[in-house]
Amino acid sequence: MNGRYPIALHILTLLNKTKSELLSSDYIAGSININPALVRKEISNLRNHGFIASKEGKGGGYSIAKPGRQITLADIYNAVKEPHILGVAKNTPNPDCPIGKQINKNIEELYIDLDTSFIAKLGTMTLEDFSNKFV
Amino acid sequence: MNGRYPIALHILTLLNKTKSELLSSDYIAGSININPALVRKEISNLRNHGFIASKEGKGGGYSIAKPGRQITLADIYNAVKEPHILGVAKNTPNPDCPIGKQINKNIEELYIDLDTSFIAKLGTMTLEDFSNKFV
DNA sequence: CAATACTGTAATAAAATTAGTTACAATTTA
DNA sequence: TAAATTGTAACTAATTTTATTACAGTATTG
Repeated sequence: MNGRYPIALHILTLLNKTKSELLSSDYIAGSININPALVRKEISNLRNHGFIASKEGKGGGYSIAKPGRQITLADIYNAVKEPHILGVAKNTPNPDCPIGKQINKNIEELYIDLDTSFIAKLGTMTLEDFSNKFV
Repeated sequence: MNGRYPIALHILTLLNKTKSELLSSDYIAGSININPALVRKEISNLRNHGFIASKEGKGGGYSIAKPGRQITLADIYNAVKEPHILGVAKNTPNPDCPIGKQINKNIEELYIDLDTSFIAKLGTMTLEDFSNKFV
C-alpha cells in the first residue's frame, strides 16, 4: 500500500479540527510537508466521496463536509484503497498446473473475506474518534 | 503491499500438496510463472521461518517442513509482511503544527490496533484449510 | 572422480509505481 | 482589474519491485 491513507487521514483530521475557517491547500501541504498539488489531488478524490467541501477563488479553501462522527475510518479506507489487501502478484500462473490453475480464484476469495473483516473493524472507528486523540 | 504474500502462498500450497517428493525452484517457478531465482529468494525467507525444508545438490529441492495445519495464514503474513498495514507516507509532518506534531504517533497506534485484529483473523485459517480449497 | 543438477546468494538491470513539480485555465473576492 | 485560490493535466524524478545473470557450493550418479 502506498502513502495515500495516512495523507488522507492527516487532511481530514486537520479539517475536522478546523470548523470555523477554510484551509488552503498551501496550509495543509505545510502541515503534512508535501506538495500543494498533491494535496489538491487527494482532496479531489475525498471531495468526490463527500467528505470535503471546497470553495474556489480568492479566500477559498477546504472544509469538512459532514460531522466527523459520520465518517468512519472504513469510509476513508474505501475512498483510497488499493484493489487487494495483501498485495497482488503480477505473474500469470501456469494454467497447466493444477495449483496454478486455481490459485487466483482462491486468493480472490480469501481477500474478499479478509477485506470484509478489516472493514468491519475500521467501521467501528470514526474520524471524530481519531481526531480526539489529539490534545 | 507488493506481491510477496500471494507468491509465498502459492509456493507453500504447492509444497503442502506435494508430500512425497521434492520440488525444484524451476518447477515451482514454472507453476507461478516467475523467475526461479525469485522463488529461491522467497523460499530462503520462508525457510528461515521454519515452513520449508531444502536439500542442496543434484536431486535436491524443497518440501514443507511441518504439517499445513500447524501453519496459519497469520504466520505467513508475519513472514512476509510490510511494516505498515495501511501504507506509510514518506513525508515528515510539520512539527510546528499541532496536528502534524502528533499525527505519526496516532497513526502508529491505529496501525498496531488494526494489525492485531487482522492477524487474529488470519490466525483462524491454516495453510491446510487453504490447500483444501483446491480440487 | 568427473559430470550433472541442484541450491544459495549477490550483483545488476529493467520495469512499474509512486511522489513531486510545473504550469495554467477557471473562479471568486475586493 | 489584480490577486489569491482551486482544479487538473502533463511531465519528471525517485523509489520500489521484479527480473535476469552469474557463479560458488553441494549432493548424486555413473
